[in-house]
Amino acid sequence: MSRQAPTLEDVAREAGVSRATVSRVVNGVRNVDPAIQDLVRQAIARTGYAPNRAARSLVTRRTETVALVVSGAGDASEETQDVFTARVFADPFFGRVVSGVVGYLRPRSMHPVLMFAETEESREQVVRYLRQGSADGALVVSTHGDDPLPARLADNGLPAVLFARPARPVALSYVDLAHRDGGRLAADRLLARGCRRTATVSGPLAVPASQERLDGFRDAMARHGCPWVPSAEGGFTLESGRAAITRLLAAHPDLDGVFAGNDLMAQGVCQVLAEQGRRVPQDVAVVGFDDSSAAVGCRPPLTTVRQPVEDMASAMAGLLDEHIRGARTEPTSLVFDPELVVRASA
Amino acid sequence: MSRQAPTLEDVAREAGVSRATVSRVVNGVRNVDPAIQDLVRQAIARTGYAPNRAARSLVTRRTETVALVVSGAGDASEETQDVFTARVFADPFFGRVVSGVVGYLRPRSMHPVLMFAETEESREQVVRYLRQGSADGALVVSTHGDDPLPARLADNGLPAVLFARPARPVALSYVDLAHRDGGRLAADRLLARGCRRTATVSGPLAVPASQERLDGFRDAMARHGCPWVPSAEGGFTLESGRAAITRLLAAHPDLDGVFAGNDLMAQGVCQVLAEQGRRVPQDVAVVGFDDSSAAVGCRPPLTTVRQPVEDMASAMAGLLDEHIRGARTEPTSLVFDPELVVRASA
DNA sequence: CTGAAAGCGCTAACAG
DNA sequence: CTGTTAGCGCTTTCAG
Repeated sequence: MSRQAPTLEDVAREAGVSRATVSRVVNGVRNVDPAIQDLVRQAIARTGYAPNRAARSLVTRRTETVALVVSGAGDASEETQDVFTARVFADPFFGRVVSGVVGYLRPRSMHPVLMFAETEESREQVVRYLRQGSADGALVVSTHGDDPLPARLADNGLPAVLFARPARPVALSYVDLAHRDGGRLAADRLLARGCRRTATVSGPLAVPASQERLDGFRDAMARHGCPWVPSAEGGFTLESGRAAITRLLAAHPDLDGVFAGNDLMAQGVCQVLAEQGRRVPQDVAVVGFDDSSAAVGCRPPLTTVRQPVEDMASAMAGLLDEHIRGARTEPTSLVFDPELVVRASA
Repeated sequence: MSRQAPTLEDVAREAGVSRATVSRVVNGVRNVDPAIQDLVRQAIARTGYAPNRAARSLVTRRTETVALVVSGAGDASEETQDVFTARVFADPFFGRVVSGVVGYLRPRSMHPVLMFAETEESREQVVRYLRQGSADGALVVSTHGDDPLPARLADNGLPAVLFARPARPVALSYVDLAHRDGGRLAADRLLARGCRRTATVSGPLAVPASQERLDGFRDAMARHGCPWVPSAEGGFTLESGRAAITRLLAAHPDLDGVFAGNDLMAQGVCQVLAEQGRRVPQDVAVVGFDDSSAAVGCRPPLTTVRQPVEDMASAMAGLLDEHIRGARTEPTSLVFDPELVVRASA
């Protein structure tokens, strides 16, 4: 199909200058005579030159690539990779992370390599990938609280930034949300509506964020005279939301308000409520969390606690970039504020 | 933080052999004395050696990386990249593609770089990326029929495989579904239920797949005495499904069956139907397309035409791999068969 | 079966 | 401001 790709050498010959000069104009280094710059640019256009990334990386020690890894805590046996991947993308949350990350990376001509790490084997693969210099650093989104990957990355001195604070401290930067405040926002809304017999469908309690949302909710309720809030643990999936509310309803038939740990579970809650003939929000008010596309797709549309995921993801990429460039050396945390978005469900 | 990373040289010295020998054992080339192999392996372990990817790529001219590009036909102005990205991931369909692709790639230690190409600028970026040798080839999933990217890739002689046949012929391999058969499957189901006043909510007609699904459906209906099937065009989103069925219902209040171009739109259809007091499937039966997670999340769960997306995506990656390795030179098409999955909606 | 040597294409001192 | 010169770390003939 194609002749050998042209190299710097070819362009240099074509323009009648040295390789170094061509390299300078390609990399936008000043100190090059405008006339010669033009000459070189023409030669580049004529030859259709494209700089070889591997050669450049070899000397710059940069790939302009970062690993975007979705990481679980699972053993190989727990579930197959297919199931894991499917679950990850079933939650609109992850799409927003990608969107934010790409929003930061792309204008800088950087690119994300998608990796999944839910088994020991795949965690090794991620570490190896980075140690080989295939990517300059890692952005990691954990689905479990006790994900061993962050520590592994830190131990290897690999640049990495986490989405959400890890369950046990690690010397890595992270972005996170003030989850407790989010729980409070949900409680305030339900209280304002007059709900007093509320319950929550929490996310996995092993995930710090789930626990904090729950704590924030309970604190606020307690402060208003509701000392005890029954709760059922879910797994952030629609199905688990359905199961949790079903249990809750059986034990507490007089519920008048539900706070779900994410929108997907809130959607499941709304479904079951409707199936059992309860009107939302008249009979039972429902508040979700995230403000993902599920919140809008749900009937009724969900009142929910918005997590500025795109901004957080973008900031995460920015932090990593700074670590890579050496512009930042100490681990840092960036905590964002949640916001109540009122729709129809509460 | 870290001492300079060890190189082949270091390992060689440590093991008392030459670089070439170390390279051989690292790459699993035989013709190396087992005893020496052991020696080298120990040296590798001791030094913590990890081969430098850039250096290797420079000589092998392979990166073991492929671009996974989601491509639209938009102009820069049409919509922002954020919106595009969000829309892409809002459809569970894309998650399945990723799952299938990763399923093929990972066991082979290959990795996908995620790219979005909905503007001219970003299309250029994709081509440049590949021409620089940053990735060995591209897997492209187009959201529009008249996506200019495939032709651009073919013109540059870059290895690429498409998900779905492009609107206008291009000399690239692709995987696809027998969409017409899928439409027929949906019609057969509706007919078997006794529906005679059916309508369809199609995908964008600029996408060949949408048109074919519609054609297949209409053909089958016509063959059973229903010559005319009203149709409203949607955009594969839940919202567009809602809008389309609303129009349809206004014009044809006596509908008894709906075929939607994908599950997300079918979900919108079910919502509106419920809101208007029509029971699914008793009053109106609904058949979706894809068998994505939306089909299960929908109330009632959707009867739908299953597209084996993971298998297709995996096959797509396989084709690309063959093209890259030179094991396949001619463009090839792989067409998969759809399958009816019966749930509650029809 | 192993070692020596020649690059892969590029950047970055260092001279001029 | 431009050219010369070393490599970056690895694979791969080609000898031995």
